[in-house]
Amino acid sequence: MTSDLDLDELRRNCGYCAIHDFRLPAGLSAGDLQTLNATARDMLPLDRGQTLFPQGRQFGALYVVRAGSLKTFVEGSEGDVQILGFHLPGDIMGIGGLINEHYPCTAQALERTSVCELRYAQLQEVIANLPALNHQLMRVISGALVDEQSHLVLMGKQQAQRRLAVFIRRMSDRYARLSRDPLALILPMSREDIANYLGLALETVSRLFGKMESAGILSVNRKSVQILRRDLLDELCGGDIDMA
Amino acid sequence: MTSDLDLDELRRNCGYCAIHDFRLPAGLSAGDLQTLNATARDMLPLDRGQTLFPQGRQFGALYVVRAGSLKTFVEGSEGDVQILGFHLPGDIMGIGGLINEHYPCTAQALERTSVCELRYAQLQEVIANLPALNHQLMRVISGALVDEQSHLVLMGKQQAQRRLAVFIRRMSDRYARLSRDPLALILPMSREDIANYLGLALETVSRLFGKMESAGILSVNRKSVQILRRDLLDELCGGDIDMA
DNA sequence: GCCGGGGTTTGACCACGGTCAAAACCGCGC
DNA sequence: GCGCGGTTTTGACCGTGGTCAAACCCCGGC
Repeated sequence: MTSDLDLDELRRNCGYCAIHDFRLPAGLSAGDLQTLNATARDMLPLDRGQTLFPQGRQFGALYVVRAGSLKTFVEGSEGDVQILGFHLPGDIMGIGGLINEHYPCTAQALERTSVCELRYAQLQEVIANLPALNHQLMRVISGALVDEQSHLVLMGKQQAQRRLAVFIRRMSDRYARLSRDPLALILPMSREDIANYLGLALETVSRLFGKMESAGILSVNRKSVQILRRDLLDELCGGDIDMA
Repeated sequence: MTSDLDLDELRRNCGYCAIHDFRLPAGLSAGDLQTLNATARDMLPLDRGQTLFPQGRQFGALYVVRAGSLKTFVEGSEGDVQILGFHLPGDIMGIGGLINEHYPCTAQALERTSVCELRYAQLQEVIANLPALNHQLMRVISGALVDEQSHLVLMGKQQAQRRLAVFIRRMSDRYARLSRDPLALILPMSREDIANYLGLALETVSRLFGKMESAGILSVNRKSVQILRRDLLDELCGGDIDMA
């Protein structure tokens, strides 16, 4: 478990980000990392329900999740909500704010969560002198774009069951990358959140969880989801177009 | 019509891109533009149906649409297709390829189309010395991300009619930005493409076009769509969450 | 002009998943 | 331990939009 290492060190060290967050395969030197460290700022932890930044606020920084999780969503004028994504440790947030100087969505903590702030003005200066970091940042943003696209594929014409199956599989894969047990998920979001994210009704999600449980694929208990038959889960996902 | 201006000049000049493609509000100097020009390469025009780059090909360049239009789509293992977007003059393509060195989707011309190629290796060098361009590129990518997200909102829980209405309105807005008549659209893609893009059946799209025509909102004739009552169209779009 | 074929329109039917409603479950505070 | 509130589950019904099928239309080639 990475979180069992020197925690204090990790908290202040962008090396952790360099590996996990930016998915960087050793592109930066130790010196580069130190420079990057100087621009990163830890923030007070957020409690469940607190917003990191609200839709419409003036853009100022990117954020990297340290621990916990968040959701991002947009709110329409009629109070309707669409969840865009869930963000686990290592994910970068706020990129959408670059285009027109305002965050296009709200980011809200799903549990007690701590993030690291990268003020964009400072980041720009650092980047100007670190082409490697610049390229990495581009790659991360590109990755976010591709993630959105594969979600879009899911929302296109896929059946409800496949949507949920793919969702669970992706969560499992993300857990694996965080060196958590990929077969024992603790989903930090509610059924309603999952349903909204997948473009389904929450009743449908609930029913499908039940169905997959009685099929012996999962063992579901509120937020805890055990994957019992990964093979059957993969089968449900079918020829899932996964570009990530 | 922009295409009636000095064509030869436009073809070789990134100033055009700087304004339209990168949506750049005067961030680059004349000298910067000249440097950028050096990295840009025109390509032989593509005929309808030809692919600019296929899903899975080694990443090497970004592309900017000069004239014509393309669609990007992903293909699943079972032959199923999901269209991700339509690309008009000024749009940048291929960003998704950055993350893992392969294009995650296919780009195919919808009509006779010419694009401009920006080899990424060269672009990186240029960018390293032009922070302004670097920032612009980031903004463009961020914009692409936000565009994806608003499409995602549409695919979430919006009714079929609203999806089509929003689609038409967005096309109209893009036409306006290209200084084309925003009320007389010539849609380069088929009904099937529109349906797939919106997550609907092509019959549904056809029916909805008919419905909006008899409601006096549109005048539809194959690929030609006239917007007769923009106000009613906006009404159908409702409290559309548009972040672009 | 006539024929052929792809794209489009129209119609009838049906299923997936949404909606409404009620019950059950669980955690939490008292 | 008990009772309350929010979340989740389960059930019955229904509507939007998908599916299948046929007709139609427009454009191109011969």
